[in-house]
Amino acid sequence: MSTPTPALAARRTDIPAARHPRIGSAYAFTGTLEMMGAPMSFSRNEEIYGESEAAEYLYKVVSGAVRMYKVLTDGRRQIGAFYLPGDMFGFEPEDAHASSAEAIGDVTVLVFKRSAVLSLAARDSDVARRLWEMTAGELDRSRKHALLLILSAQERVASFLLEMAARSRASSEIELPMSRQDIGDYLGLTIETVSRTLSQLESVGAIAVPAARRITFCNSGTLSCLNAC
Amino acid sequence: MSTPTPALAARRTDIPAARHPRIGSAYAFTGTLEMMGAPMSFSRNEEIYGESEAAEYLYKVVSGAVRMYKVLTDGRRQIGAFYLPGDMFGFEPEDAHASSAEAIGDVTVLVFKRSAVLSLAARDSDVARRLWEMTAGELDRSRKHALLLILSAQERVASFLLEMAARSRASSEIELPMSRQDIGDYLGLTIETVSRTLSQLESVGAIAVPAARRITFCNSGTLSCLNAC
DNA sequence: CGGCGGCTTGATCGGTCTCAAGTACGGTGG
DNA sequence: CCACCGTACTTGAGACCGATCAAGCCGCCG
Repeated sequence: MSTPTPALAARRTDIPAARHPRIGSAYAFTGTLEMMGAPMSFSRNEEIYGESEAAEYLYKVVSGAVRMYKVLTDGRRQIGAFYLPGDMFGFEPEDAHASSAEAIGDVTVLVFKRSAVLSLAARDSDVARRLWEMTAGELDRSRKHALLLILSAQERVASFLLEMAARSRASSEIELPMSRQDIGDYLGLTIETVSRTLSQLESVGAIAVPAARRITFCNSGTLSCLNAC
Repeated sequence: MSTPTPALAARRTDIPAARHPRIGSAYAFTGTLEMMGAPMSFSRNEEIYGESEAAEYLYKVVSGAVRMYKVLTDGRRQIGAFYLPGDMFGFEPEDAHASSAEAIGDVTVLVFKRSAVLSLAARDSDVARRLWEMTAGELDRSRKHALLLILSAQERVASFLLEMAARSRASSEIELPMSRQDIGDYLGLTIETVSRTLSQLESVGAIAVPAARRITFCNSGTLSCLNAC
């Protein structure tokens, strides 16, 4: 926990501790954190942090989307999660990141010093509880993700679309921030299979794809039927 | 959080709160918890808790092994984790379990009242921290599990064996508590593929299988080479 | 207009599943 | 101690799904 990530070192804005002299336990976690957060921007495909780097910061997405991933020794990549506006990420049990994170497009995040959050949590049980709940929420999402990976290609893509729709609170149409390659690496499929499956769902009348990254839900029940979870 | 699970209701031993009148923050988490834990036994294939049941307890395995799983609408089962002696399980972000847990063989666990642990955590930041660390550890394992699921059958089985070896601290030979079906449902493979892959690893000289549930590591480097993580 | 990156579509290959027998093992009863 | 039985495991043959290899298409930006 001594050296900041290259990306952060290059663009870290100053986070004066003096600006937050004493944080009472009366503050809710999010409120408190947002006081401490420093805005930071990353451009398309820029690394936010890298695997095995010191985990000095926690992040909250303001705008754009982030992919969290690991690369295997043979070059295969698995995306473990996408983070959208409002999501927090960077939680790690250890002091070092177990994965890497990159900006999918241009991204703005709020950055929080991990040590400050941890020491705050040691004093404020509400903060500690929120920290725990967020980690538990990540655990829940990770387990749902693992469930996806044993399904058929059609089921994986359908579940993915439903998940994205649920997270973007736009019920009838979604705008995907990520490429087919990203989707494939998240679902454990090749881009060809992702593309073919989308075409197939379109031909069945479940969705429409007016633009490559824009999906319209025609018959919302159809997709749900494909969701075996 | 009002009705206990059937299994628990049937066999719950009394957990007198009076035995733990006041728990000072000087105690370490495990020590404190073990004071509160009531031993309980389950027999082979018996349910410990069920999906969507109230999460009233946390558990620590004393002896035997536990499978945590979900069943999809079409009957497929995914095992999310195995818990071995020393492991704790039953953490849930929500008040209801998102999965089911069963005894693989005969099992003894220690049971902790979730509400007691939570209120203790609200007072004792050490306990809160341990709770968070354990959840983060589960998150880590869940992500490793998701990584497994994008590998080839051979890689999955090899990684599984290495994981089990690491957890049982017996380096050269392991005794598997679970069936081939359990292994298959954990790895996202059929029992036939698991069996075939083990035979294949044996014929290559990486392992020996003196009994179906006993695996000997002949050339420990061979398996590690297959581990692409 | 040309070029490039991202996406789609097609043809073939291979790995895993499925279906179907066989075999080994552990437990039980004689 | 042995014979029997049921469960778990292994092994084989064929089908199927998704990967791979290879073009072609679309949209965007210079």
